Amino acid sequence: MPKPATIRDVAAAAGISIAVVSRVLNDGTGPVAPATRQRVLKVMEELSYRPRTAARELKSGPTTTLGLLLADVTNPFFARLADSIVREARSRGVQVILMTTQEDARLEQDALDTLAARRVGGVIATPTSTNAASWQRLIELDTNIVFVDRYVEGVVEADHVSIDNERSARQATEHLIDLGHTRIGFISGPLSTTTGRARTEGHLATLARRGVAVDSQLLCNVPFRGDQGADAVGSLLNLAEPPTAIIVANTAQVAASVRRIRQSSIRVPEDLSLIVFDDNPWTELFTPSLTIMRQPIAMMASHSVDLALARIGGSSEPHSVVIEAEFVVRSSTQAPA
Amino acid sequence: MPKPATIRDVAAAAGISIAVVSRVLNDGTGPVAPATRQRVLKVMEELSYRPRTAARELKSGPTTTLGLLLADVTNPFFARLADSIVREARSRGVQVILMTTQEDARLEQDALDTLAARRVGGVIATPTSTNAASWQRLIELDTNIVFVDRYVEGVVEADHVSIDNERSARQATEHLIDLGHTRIGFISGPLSTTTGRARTEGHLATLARRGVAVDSQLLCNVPFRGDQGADAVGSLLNLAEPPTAIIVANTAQVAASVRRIRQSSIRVPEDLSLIVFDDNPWTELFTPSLTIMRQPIAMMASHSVDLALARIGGSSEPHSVVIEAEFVVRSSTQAPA
DNA sequence: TTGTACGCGTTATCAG
DNA sequence: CTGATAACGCGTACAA
Repeated sequence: MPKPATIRDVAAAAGISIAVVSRVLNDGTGPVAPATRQRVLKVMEELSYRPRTAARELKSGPTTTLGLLLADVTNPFFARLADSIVREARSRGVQVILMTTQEDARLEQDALDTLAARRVGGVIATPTSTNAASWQRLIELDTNIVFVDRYVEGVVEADHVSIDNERSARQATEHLIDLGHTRIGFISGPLSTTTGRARTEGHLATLARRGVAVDSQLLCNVPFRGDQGADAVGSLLNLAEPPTAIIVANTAQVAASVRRIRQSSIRVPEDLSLIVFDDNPWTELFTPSLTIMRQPIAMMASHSVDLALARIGGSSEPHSVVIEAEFVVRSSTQAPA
Repeated sequence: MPKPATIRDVAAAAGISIAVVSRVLNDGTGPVAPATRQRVLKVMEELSYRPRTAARELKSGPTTTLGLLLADVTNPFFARLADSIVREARSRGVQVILMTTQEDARLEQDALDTLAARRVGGVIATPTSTNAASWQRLIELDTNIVFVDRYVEGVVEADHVSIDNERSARQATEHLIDLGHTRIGFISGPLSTTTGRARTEGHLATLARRGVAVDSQLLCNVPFRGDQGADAVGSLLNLAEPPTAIIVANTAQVAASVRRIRQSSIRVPEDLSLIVFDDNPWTELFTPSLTIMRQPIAMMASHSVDLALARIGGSSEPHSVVIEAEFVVRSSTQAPA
């Protein structure tokens, strides 16, 4: 139970000044006699000395630590994003503090305060849409922000990385129209989110361009959390004139939606074609294997980390990176009966 | 670009001393005139002042921050564990720093150093088995350790939370023997891990007790990372006398294993019964729905956080919490043909 | 190489 | 009681 050693303990034990110890710690800072260096290293080992990050940060201001603020690690898309980002950051010697918001604006608030208090160098986030003011404050604290997937309008100085949401929805819709579908159910996230809106717009624009009538009953905006994807599917299937195809453009609701379809007697793809925005092992294992829109996660991660680190110190213009999603046609789509 | 305000800035702007500001910050520390308090709060707001965590920690030693060191967020089991732990911790006002090891001892080393440098109050981890010394050093730094799922033998002062691995394997094996199976393929993690070993032992013990011959060809120990679960399944199916049932007791390899089975012409459960250690939405969506061994994640999370926080400050005896897993019989198991 | 001021919030000690 | 002063914790960096 000897309390942890400090730099002064090390200096004393090695019979030299703390300045030298400090130099051994961050070598390159100044000259140290090889013999001395060895001795210091040995002493540090014996005392199992670890410099405290708190003390370092206190001196050196904004850290190279990154905050990662995700809506939900349970969603495999975010989980894989987290994995990639952590890996990417670590390979550059940067630590990541991960926090989750559960899509809750209050929790996001708290997290932002924490991040601000820690003076992290940057924050990579999938934001809810209601805390613009908090984001601004973070920016004023010299933190640079990278929004991934979604973004908050009005936070102008933030970077942004995402797939081309509008285009991806367009592509999915076109695929179905090409097959001959005209009644297409569309399940997206809330219109208050940029992704929900962009995807819905892409879908509607395509319908219009291809001369397919829009039936607002076929458009479902459901929250990310919860199981409302199932309810949406239920309503679609119970319509007097049900859709012959469904696009689930809300990644978080894919599992619930698919489960609901499976519980019904509807056959995929004979009675119903299905496209989901989700890149997950199980979409391939499902019977039939699902046609999906895949987000290139590793690429998004690497760009995000790039941006978050690039602007630490030298603040430049905000960047926006748009990546193409990959449309993978498998067995869940075919021409309507 | 005015650099972030400090406590002294606030004091100056409010026309008082920093001591008072500090008291307003952590109220209860000392008396402050209500009028003064209001003024201070207002000034803090205007300057968008945030006390720096680094400075606070420097003074107060070991933090209430928890480190969470997981093997792989991409594995849904760990992802959900992370989610639960973060939620649980947050509800007690504790922050969580998440790091991942990718099952790599070197990365784990680094992470442990980082955590040591940050003087986190506790670490919850699913360890690899090779860094006993590093764990010891962390403990000497007054960090308390909670191993979840797996643990490291030889690190005596650490707490431990897990399901009863031996029993869960026994239960799965017994279910199959009861159905009439005698050739059972068993895919587990490396024998160097406590979970891999305990589950294998449970399996073997049950075979012995029920008088079923052991065929070492039916026992596969595969790593957690990678896709070797598929290879293992391949070998099992290609045996001269293939198994009539398979237990995948390696959560990380479930998806790969199932995919491999699906690619073959083998029918489940007619030709092959299947039990997987995995609690995941898709196991229910699969055709047929899979019989699973479910780990009660929320409970494990809550116990872990409890233990990690309980011993902060007052170090007591190490605890070991064993939770019963839940065996869910669905449609992927039946009597052999 | 060494001595030492510095960064910033906390808290014990003191004065009003 | 309210508010002020100063020392402290620990690593960094510059002047000596």
